[in-house]
Amino acid sequence: MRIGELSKKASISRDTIRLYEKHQLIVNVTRPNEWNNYKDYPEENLKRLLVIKCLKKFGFTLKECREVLLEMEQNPNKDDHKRKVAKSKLAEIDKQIKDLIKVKNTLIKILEE
Amino acid sequence: MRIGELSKKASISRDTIRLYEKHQLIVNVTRPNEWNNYKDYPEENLKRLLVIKCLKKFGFTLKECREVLLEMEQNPNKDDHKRKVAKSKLAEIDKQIKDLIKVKNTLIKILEE
DNA sequence: ATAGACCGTGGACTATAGTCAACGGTCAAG
DNA sequence: CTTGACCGTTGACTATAGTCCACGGTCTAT
Repeated sequence: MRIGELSKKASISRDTIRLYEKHQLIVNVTRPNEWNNYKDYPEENLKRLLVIKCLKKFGFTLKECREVLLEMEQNPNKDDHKRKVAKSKLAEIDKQIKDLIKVKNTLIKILEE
Repeated sequence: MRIGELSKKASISRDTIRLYEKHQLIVNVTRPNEWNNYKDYPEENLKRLLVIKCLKKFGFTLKECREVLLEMEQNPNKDDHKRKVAKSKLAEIDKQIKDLIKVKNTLIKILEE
């Protein structure tokens, strides 16, 4: 898939995708043709972009997004250590959810005052 | 309370507090003494800083934080319109929680693969 | 073959958030 | 009255994230 298609499907600008690529959030990019230097972005990058979009809503930096994506890549191989890392990230997300619920409850209390 | 005390209590640097003040996230600051120009930061600002710290974890910008704080200020007066605004913010937070739960579930699935 | 849509690269530019250093003033302990 | 810990202001500086533009090359339909 070329960048234009990827951009449309993910609703993320070409420039931003290229920025992400620069920061290694987009991977396995090739230039399959000898006669031009157009890049090919494998399908997996669409999934990656959607994950990034989701994570960014919660203030994840690009660096943090890259780490999460790296864990996602590495996890399927069942390496125990890596699984632990992913689990601790999960615990973090759980904590974030709990904190957010606290914010929510604070807002509710204020509304009920 | 002076900025040093506020800084220690909130664990936020003086510089950052002054930045927040500039952006009107810190309010009702006075200079109670004629003989110096030291500022006094009322107690309420400590609460504000803790709210800001919490909101920032979820990627709220300073502008968004200011809006939430404004709603918190305005809400106790039971104005229906303002209550609606606060409620829509609540809905937003609810959505964020749901999205975060999705991220969590995605991570869990990956872990289970 | 040419117009319009696409592509890659590089650099400039913006906004946001925060830090840092320098300056001079204030305060309290000794 | 001096020293060290504060205080306020200003402006420079950094990092992050994203946008925009100009350049020249490529592709496709006409």
